[in-house]
Amino acid sequence: MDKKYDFSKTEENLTKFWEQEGIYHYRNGRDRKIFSIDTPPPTVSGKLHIGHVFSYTQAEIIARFKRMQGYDVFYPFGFDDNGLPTERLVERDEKVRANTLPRSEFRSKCMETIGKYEEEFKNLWKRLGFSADWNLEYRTISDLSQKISQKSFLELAKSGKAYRKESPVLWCTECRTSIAQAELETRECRTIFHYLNFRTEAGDLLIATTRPELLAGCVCIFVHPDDPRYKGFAGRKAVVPLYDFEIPILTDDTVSMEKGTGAVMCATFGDSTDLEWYQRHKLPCKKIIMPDGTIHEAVPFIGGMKVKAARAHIAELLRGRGLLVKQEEMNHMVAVHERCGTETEFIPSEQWYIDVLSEKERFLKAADEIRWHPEHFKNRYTSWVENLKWDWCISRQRYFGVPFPVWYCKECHKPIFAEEKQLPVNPLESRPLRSCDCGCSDFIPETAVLDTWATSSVTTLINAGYGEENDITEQIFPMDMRCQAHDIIRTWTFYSVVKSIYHTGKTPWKDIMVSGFVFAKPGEKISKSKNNGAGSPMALIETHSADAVRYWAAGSKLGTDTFFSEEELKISKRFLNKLYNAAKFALMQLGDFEKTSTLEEIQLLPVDRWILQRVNETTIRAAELLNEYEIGQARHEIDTLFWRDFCDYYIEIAKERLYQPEKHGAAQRYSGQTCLYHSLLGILKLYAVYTPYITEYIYQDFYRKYETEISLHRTIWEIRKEDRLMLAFGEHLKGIISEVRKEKTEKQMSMKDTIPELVISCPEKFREWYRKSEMDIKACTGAVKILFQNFVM
RNA sequence: GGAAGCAUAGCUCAGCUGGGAUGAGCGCUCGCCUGACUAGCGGGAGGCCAAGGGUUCGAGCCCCUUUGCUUCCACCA
Repeated sequence: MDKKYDFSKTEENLTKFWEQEGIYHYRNGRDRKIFSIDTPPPTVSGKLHIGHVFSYTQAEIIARFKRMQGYDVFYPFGFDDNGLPTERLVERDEKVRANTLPRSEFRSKCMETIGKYEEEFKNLWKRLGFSADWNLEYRTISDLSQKISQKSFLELAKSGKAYRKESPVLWCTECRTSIAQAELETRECRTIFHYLNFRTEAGDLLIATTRPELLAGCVCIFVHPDDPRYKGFAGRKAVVPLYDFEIPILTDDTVSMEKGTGAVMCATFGDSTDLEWYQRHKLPCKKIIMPDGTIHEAVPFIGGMKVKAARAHIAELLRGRGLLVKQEEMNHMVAVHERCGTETEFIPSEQWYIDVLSEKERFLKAADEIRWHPEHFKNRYTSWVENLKWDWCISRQRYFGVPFPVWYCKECHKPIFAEEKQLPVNPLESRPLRSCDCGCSDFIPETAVLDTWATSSVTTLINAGYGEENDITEQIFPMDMRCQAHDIIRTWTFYSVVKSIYHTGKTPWKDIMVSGFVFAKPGEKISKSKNNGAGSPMALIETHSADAVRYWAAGSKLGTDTFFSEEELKISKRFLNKLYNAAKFALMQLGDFEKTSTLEEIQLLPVDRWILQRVNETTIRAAELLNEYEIGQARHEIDTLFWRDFCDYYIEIAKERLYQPEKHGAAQRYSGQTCLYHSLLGILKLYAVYTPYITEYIYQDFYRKYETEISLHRTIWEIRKEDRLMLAFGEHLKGIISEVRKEKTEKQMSMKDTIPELVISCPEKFREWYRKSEMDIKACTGAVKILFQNFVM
């Protein structure tokens, strides 16, 4: 081993070595039990940041752990590279607008861009030492993914779970597409409350509204049935100011008497409450806002203007005509589109939906069937499902996505679905294989594409090759583990459950591992635009090593958010240095080691047996914790074993025996060598899941010539029979040594100074072991003479 | 407005099903260059475990209340 560890060269070489040797290849469950992992295909919407590294690494550690527990780990990686997020990336990077280019040209720009990003993503994962099998790589835009996604849609359409309807839908006027509830974000903004009088037979009715531009779309006024102020108004007509048409005054229980004036105008559509009232009271619909965010041409005063400009203009008009009683500034929360921050509208249009509302109970029950780690994230899921208001709108009026395998008959407008053998199909480029039932054979292709989640929610089916020739659904379904961060519970988790229940009747996975988020500081998520992500992950790796970054990522409790600062990596580097040096010491002592047969503990000296028992104990404990996905706690256990017991105690005790066989005896030295060999190997195996590079380096440098496996990462964590008494002996012995060290420190002595006499109070049960350890203790403490003072505990 | 999480040493956090806070790392401080490691080793100081109440022989841990922080959801009249 070199004096200093050159991580840069080592990590690069080992990445290649693992790839060449196919160390992490999935073996199709031929000879081992399968452990399958459903990993998020990262959305290709920008660069990866430290938050991704944090979350993905935590899951990757589990993959390595399971592999070293003897599982054949099915661990496919992919990219979610279609849909709106990707389109927005391309529009940003290429400085184009999708709607101004021919569809095919935009699509090819997309393909080009995602290729670049995916290469970068993959390099990062590889550089981090991810033990994925890249033969299983997938993309959601690939033909196979499109085929399975379309098949999923066709199956759902067939069973009636996917349906098309004309209805007001959540709409983003910036992206010019329908969106789903899950894509909403709330944002606080400053608005003006406009107070205006509506003329009625019972006198003026004062109403407060934030959206005066919708006056033309006003369909009625609501008051609470019990509101004493408006008893005389309900049931009468009111005249809309400025536009002078009559609307009814109705009552509804959901009207809040405290908000505004307690009387509220209902327009189509100002907000989700308007939509509720519209549906409950079967109100007429007046189309005011167009899909591009302008006011309908036919609306007087403001036709053709953008919403915000129209609002200001109407306010001016009202003021000018003395119709504005007063204005009040206020803060309120508005629903915006998460991708662009634009305030959303409800726009009547025909869209495809997946029925989720009628099966809420089933989706809630599914949550009970999945083991959540940590458990409380189940709450997020259940509260989301319980509060869902609308079915999942899956059609997007966009370009780069999986097309709907649907045409519509030109005559009767009935949808004609593609046949399975046509898939994947683009209805813009192909025709249905048969004519419509009405006899017509002229078709209009569906131009919308599927919500990107409609495809990524079937990653389990894509990986299983659902319905394909080599379908392994039976083999891997439900998958053992889903890992992800908590920000996509309402989307990826929920939609995956929906699809899995509909297609297989089962939950998609047994366990879900939810990791936390990395914040730059409280309340500030790391984002590319804010440039607060502490440098690119790749730069961090190049400066500090992949092992250091991984060690950091494994340090926190599962599911908890954390803050990142580069300072944290110092702790990692300190550890890596320590491990390297400890190994250097051990291998120096093992230069002439002859490994005979298997480990026969009983012939070893007590101290040697103790540290081997400590390694064993820690292996058992760490496995328990990792089985619960507690990577941070497991690492802590291993750290204590390695740093405290192995380095600070064991090596210090055994050192002289190893250096001076003439004093301690050759057999005693051999005992120490045997122990060093096995305890260090045991420790390397434990750390292999966290810091795969440095551990593999040490394995290759030394162990490979003795062991059968060509890589440390192919070895298994071995468990021996526990010897609790020996563990207790070790603790007792540590206590003695600690006392001596304390004494020397207080007297400002050097640790190697001798002491004339050491008196040990030795419990009867440890007597024999202490006797056999006399030389070790003398060596470690510098005691010239040891007296045992026996007493019964 | 609803829900969840967190509140332990100056800082960042561990503390499993209730049983002595020898808690960890950093920082501070005092010593030691111990034939792997000064990016080290050995000591020390520093905590009425957010506040209050309850259950219990016993509470950092369980229950209730309060406060503060964070996150998620709802909230466009």
